[in-house]
Amino acid sequence: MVTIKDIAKHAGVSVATVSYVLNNTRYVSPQRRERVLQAVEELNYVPNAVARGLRARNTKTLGLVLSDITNPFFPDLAKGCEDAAQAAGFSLVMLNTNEQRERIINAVLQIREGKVDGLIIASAVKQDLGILQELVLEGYPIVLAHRRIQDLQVDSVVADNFQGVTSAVRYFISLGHTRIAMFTGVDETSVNMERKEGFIKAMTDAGLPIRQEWMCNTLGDYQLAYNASANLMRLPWEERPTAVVCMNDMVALGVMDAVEDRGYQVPADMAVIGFDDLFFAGTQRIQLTSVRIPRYEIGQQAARLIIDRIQRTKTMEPMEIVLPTQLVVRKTSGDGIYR
Amino acid sequence: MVTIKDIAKHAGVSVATVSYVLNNTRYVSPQRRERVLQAVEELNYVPNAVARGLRARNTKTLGLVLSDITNPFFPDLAKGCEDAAQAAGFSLVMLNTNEQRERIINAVLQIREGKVDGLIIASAVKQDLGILQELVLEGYPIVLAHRRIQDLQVDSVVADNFQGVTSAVRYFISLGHTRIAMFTGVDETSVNMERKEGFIKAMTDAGLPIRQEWMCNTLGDYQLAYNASANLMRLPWEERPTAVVCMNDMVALGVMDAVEDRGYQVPADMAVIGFDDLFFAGTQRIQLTSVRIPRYEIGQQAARLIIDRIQRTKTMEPMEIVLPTQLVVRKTSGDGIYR
DNA sequence: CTGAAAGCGCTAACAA
DNA sequence: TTGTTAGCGCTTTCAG
Repeated sequence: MVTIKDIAKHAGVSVATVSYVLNNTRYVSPQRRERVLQAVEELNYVPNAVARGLRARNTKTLGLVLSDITNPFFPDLAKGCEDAAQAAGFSLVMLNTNEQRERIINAVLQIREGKVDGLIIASAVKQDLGILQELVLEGYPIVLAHRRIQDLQVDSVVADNFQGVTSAVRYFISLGHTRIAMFTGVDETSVNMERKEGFIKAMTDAGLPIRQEWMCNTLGDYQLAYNASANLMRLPWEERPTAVVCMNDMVALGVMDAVEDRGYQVPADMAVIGFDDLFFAGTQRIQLTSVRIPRYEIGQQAARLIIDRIQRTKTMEPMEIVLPTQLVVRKTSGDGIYR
Repeated sequence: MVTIKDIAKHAGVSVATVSYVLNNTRYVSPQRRERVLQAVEELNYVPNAVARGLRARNTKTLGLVLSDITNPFFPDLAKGCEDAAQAAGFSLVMLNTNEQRERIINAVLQIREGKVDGLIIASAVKQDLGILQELVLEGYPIVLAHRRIQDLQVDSVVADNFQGVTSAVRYFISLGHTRIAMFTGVDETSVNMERKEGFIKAMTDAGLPIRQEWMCNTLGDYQLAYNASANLMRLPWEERPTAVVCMNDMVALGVMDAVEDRGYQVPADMAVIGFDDLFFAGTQRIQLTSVRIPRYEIGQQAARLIIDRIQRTKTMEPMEIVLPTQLVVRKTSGDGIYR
């Protein structure tokens, strides 16, 4: 391994000078500068980031904590983070928690060990409050992405879930629906809460009843949604909703498959709106109406925010960025009520 | 920040002793050990990984270089890497190249800077040969995952693409097809080459002709596949293939959509087999027959291999791990020829 | 304008 | 059985 010493020797200058030309951090005479640059070139020298990091007490690395990169929601968010990080000269380490407590503890350890300068947390659940609170109090840079936590004073970047679900409900209502169901997701997340509450609010505002048996908890899972939907379709028509707002596109797909497997039609017998607008929602044979979440932007802004926070010396108030959602209308929401 | 010195002082021992108990690297009397542990507890001490890394000349971090985490092929592979890395106490940094030269150069820089101990490269194309060759010669640990590069003497973990495409072609033949097309992908990759060559071999072995106009290059893209497929469907029946092997499931979806948009049926008018077996392939309304690639295992084995290589002192011959594929038969491949 | 040297936090060789 | 200390590669203060 070639070090700064080798360069100094080879160029006939001190290590200080080498460092100064490399970092452009004080004047060095053209001749010496040239000699240094040439030595760097000849010996193919690259400064060691670890040594640098030890001095500078940073690593130019961010940690992205998510539950599961395999969940199609996250890759876009991760990419947003990575692009923003890269643009600022930061690397991004990926930390899947698989929703396991042990894994989130390990993630948090990374910042204490100094392996990362900040943490972007996209998997926050209520239970993490304590562990994160501690981190925040100790002054570690943290930002919550996508999911936030009540009572945690910290930067966050989230989608406007309230607006998103409201637009879905209103759209159904504009089509003439009055019996609208909601298939909810993982209970402990802010995302689920906000969408659920938004649903209830929108329904109530429109003077429409909330039927408990139409509020199905699917944990965001295709199969559970399939089952719940199949159950719903067994009810007589008057007992069934005519439309359903789904926690995500997987759930929506589960509903659609169950409806059609029981011989009914989407949207005629059951209109469906999903959430997230994943790739497949736009394909010819799915054509799922869905509330688009700006996943990439969430990741990007979160990374920018935390980098800003890391580089800024004085502290500032935690800020909350809320990004707009958009209802993307396709076929599964239908043109109106059919009977 | 609390350092080893603080612990030493607080426990009334030397820093060496602290280090020794923390790493269990030489005998320390029970009393002193206890005092140290207690100090660690009280001051909430966590050893600094950067300082450690500087000494040890490693970072316990792996770099995963891929073209685009947003491509649904990669998240599983990434997760396999992460799980294996985590199990061995390594972190994983994600490096999206977006197929840009500048980005791969940056990725390679990471290892030279000492930010990562090894690189798992899942985005290798022919053009990278030079840059990677150099790295290998300098002795940096590298493993190729999914895609390999000809003439590069280095560990690799890939799927048996040859076997995969052969099973697809044979299956079509067993169903009575003789006019079989192939929709290929990105030219520069080993994956594409192997599947293409495998296709040609399997067809030739069966005495079936290869029609150049049925070998469509789609770059693995849904839309391009859609267009190419639409063109094919404009031909009179005798000029059309009755079945098509697709480079990946996106391409297969594009074909299916185009076929049906032109008023034809899958599999009756066109039987389809995809590659990768992504999530949506298994859903009710897609039911795509597809060649499953063990994505998670590829990532997992690649990470294990490189960790092994990093930790082993003496060098060993580069090894190549080839994992089996599996044809998952669903609806789109049909039961046989229909007219 | 340039260099010597301290020191970032840790490990481990050497000494006692 | 334990402590002292050099040194990992780099930046930056201090002195010249």
